[in-house]
Amino acid sequence: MTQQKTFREVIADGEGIFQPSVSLDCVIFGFHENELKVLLIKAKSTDHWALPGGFVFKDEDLDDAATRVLKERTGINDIFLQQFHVFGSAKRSDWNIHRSNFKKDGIEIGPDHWLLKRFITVGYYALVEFAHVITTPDSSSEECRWWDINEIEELFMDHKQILDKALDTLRLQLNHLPIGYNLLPQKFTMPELQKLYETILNKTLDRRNFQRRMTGFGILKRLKETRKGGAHRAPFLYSFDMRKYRKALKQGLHGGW
Amino acid sequence: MTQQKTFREVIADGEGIFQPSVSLDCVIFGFHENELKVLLIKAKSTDHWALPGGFVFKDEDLDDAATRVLKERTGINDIFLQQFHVFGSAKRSDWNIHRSNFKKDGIEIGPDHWLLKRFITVGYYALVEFAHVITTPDSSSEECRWWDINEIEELFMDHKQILDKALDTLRLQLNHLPIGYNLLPQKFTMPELQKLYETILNKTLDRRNFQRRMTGFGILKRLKETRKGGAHRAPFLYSFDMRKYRKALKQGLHGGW
DNA sequence: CTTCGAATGCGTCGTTATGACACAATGCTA
DNA sequence: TAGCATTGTGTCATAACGACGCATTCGAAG
Repeated sequence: MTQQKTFREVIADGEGIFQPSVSLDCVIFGFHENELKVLLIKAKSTDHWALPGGFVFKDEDLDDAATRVLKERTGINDIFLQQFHVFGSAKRSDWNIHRSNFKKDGIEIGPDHWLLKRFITVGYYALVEFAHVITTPDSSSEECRWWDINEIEELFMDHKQILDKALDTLRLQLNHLPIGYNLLPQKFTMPELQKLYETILNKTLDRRNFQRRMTGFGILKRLKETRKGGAHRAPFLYSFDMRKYRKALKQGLHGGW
Repeated sequence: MTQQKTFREVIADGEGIFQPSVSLDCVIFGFHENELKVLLIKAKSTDHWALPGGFVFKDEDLDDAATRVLKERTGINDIFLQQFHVFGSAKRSDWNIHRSNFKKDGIEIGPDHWLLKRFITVGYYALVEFAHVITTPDSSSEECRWWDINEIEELFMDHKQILDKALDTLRLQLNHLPIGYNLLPQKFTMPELQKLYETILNKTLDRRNFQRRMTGFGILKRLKETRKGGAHRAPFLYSFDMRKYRKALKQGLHGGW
């Protein structure tokens, strides 16, 4: 799927190699400069940006397909990736947009083409470390870049709804999972972690209570280093204690904000 | 789908009327005699019981299909019904069992039959009031009855995994949703409500703390009646305050056990 | 009719979690 | 070296929570 030719082959052959009716879309979250970002793609000739998605090979597990799509777009594997909802409205697709897009792209597809059939899509959301990602459009005809969560207004088909649902899920999970690990670099400061939570929850939190709570979970290791360079008191660096972190992942964190 | 003839037609015609690749299975919970129950079905000639499931009509929303299946089996609509997970393993089906089942049933299906293709199934779970349910097998060749959660050991294909996942989800949701409404009759006692929670969570709770918490949510109305007849002090009857109940559904309940 | 057992209604107490806030320490800059 | 912004740490009142005591009320046994 890395070259135009392969892309065309896939378009022609999809019915033979993919599981029919089923697609998946990934909401890939990153965190950069105190902003929550989402990775979006765009076909050259299309007006709207879209979530990176794909189809499932006939002998491929659904989760593996999601992992594959993620790897294709970010170069990363082995990260937090989780299905969160299935979107199965009968009218969620917009065939006309599809066709005209391909036409602009120089590909003609007939009215019975498999891409124009109805698809039920499984939404996955991923948490990735922004700096580790190499954004990779899946063919020369596409762009691929990070968007600030708040910039996004309209997306391809029902992708905005999918994104919103992913955000809701993320916020719910925040109270049960120690989410920082996949979104932050290995070493980070407490204020950085707090900014992450504040950004996701879209509200400000008390600095001291946040610290008390976070350290109370017992999943953080405070390093002896500090982050110098800021014009103020140097904050300690932290990293996750992976043993306790995994334990917490299973049991879930208590309480809520 | 109520007569054998229609059933055979569906088997023959499925590819034309159903969305390919996609199925759904319902985990229908009920509560009776202080036990958590699940509604299961069985083809006459099959060894294993299964979750009631179905397929999605080509122009039917996924959620509507789930509602339809539920209605077919329980006679109830307008109840708590929620998707909780998609099961998309490539090898989750067992073609041989399928074929031999139909053979025993007097229906021959070829090796390329649509029913033998790979399906990705969406798991739904429902909470229904036990007494309101009229168990309805979907064709004369099937049984349909309630099972105690703890009796169930092995099910058709991966249905046991689906059931377990539904139970996990139910337990998680218990802390966020006032779940009693759909599982209990309109009027119920506090001990009954407590038994429901204890059964789902599979642990005993303190009587007095439970009452304090439940009433603290402010979603219960205590009636002036009591339930006489038990050989002890008559407990008050309660019912849900629907206005506050719906409000709580949106906001979620705080804390956890 | 009285007594008894068992379950329910209601309240207390100590511990812990939570939200709000004060003050000292630190690192850069002027 | 003084000043300022930010971080580290602690306090205090309040609310939530778990464990438990005691009186009340129902049916049943005598």
